[in-house]
Amino acid sequence: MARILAAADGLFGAADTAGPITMDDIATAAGIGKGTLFRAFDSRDGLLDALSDAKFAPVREALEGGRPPLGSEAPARERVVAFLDAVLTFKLDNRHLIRAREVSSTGALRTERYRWMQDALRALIADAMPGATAGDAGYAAHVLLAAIHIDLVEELLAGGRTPERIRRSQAALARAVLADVPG
Amino acid sequence: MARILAAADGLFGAADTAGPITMDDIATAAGIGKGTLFRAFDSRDGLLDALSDAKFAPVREALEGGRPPLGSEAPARERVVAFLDAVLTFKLDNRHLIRAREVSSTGALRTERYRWMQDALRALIADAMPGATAGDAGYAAHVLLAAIHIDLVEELLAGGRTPERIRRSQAALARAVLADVPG
DNA sequence: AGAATTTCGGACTGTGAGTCCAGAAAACCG
DNA sequence: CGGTTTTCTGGACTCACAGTCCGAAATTCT
Repeated sequence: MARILAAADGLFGAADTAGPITMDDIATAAGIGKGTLFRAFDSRDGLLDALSDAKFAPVREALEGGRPPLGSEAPARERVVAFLDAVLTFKLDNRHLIRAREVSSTGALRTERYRWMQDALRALIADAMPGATAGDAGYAAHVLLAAIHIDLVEELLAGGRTPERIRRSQAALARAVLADVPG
Repeated sequence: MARILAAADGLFGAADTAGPITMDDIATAAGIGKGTLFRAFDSRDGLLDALSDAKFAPVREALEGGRPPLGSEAPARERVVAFLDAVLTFKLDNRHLIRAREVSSTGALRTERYRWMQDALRALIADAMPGATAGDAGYAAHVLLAAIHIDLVEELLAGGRTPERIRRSQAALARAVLADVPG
């Protein structure tokens, strides 16, 4: 099963010129049949989720493990910025995979991972801004995540912006939104 | 051809419980064959674009026609807010259609309409914030549009927020971002 | 070894976008 | 008007891809 994920990872990693990656492609690359593939992961979404969850794990752990700048010792406001930067970097590093998943059937915002990110971010924001209501913090979390939606990231890249510049803009945006929320 | 659009509009308008709307559905509803449908609009995307452009026309005209609050006589900052509110309202009123289009193949940000909106908004923001660089204004435009992405709007609705509340939150966000851009 | 059970993989099905072409309708000509 | 050419129509067909099924192969049990 790790072999399947590795094969899929290889395909998505090298996905530049290639068209969309099908389940048959992955089965072939992993040297197994389609039936086996679908038994291991119930659906295409299931496979993509498993793969990207594996690659996302470091971010989760950094937040939960508690080492600064993501960990709980850093100032709350900077934790928000650091978290968003970590997620954005993850997306920049895995965009073919992320895009494949977000294009897919069930809306990306109903994903387990989106819920987790939104909730984590909401909590961080609430922490940073004691004056904000729960609804405000939740909304701010949604909006800041929307600002790093894969479609937008790819559009910015296509427009010639460097990843570093995107990260800087995004950090500035986060600080601006945070500055306002408590009002 | 107007008849086809009307039929499609009816389907999307009543699309609540129904599953996805296929091209065959639309052909049947319009009382024509599939070939004719594809000759009139080259592709599914073409049809959806034509339909939603028709419904979006009032917004375009309000901006270009120049009546306040969208028109050029209002203060620039409020024009930004009014424009975003108009687009958001349009999306709220046509979400099944918009969703069908954004789920579709080619990324929604490469759409003619997205380009138009982003450009119009960039210009309005540049107008409102003489201190901002072109890049900053463009980025702010992207971000404010991302905040009214259909997926997010539907998620907020599903979370129990009323359309009015979403519009208020969004207006507040726009003002917050505008307050910051010139820095 | 031989029976029972689990797992494998590729042939098969279902669905929906997009194509094709035989015939209907229309336009043109004498 | 009758015939001929051109244009238009619509439904049968193709194609790609996710997901299912079942006979064969492997594994475990006795």
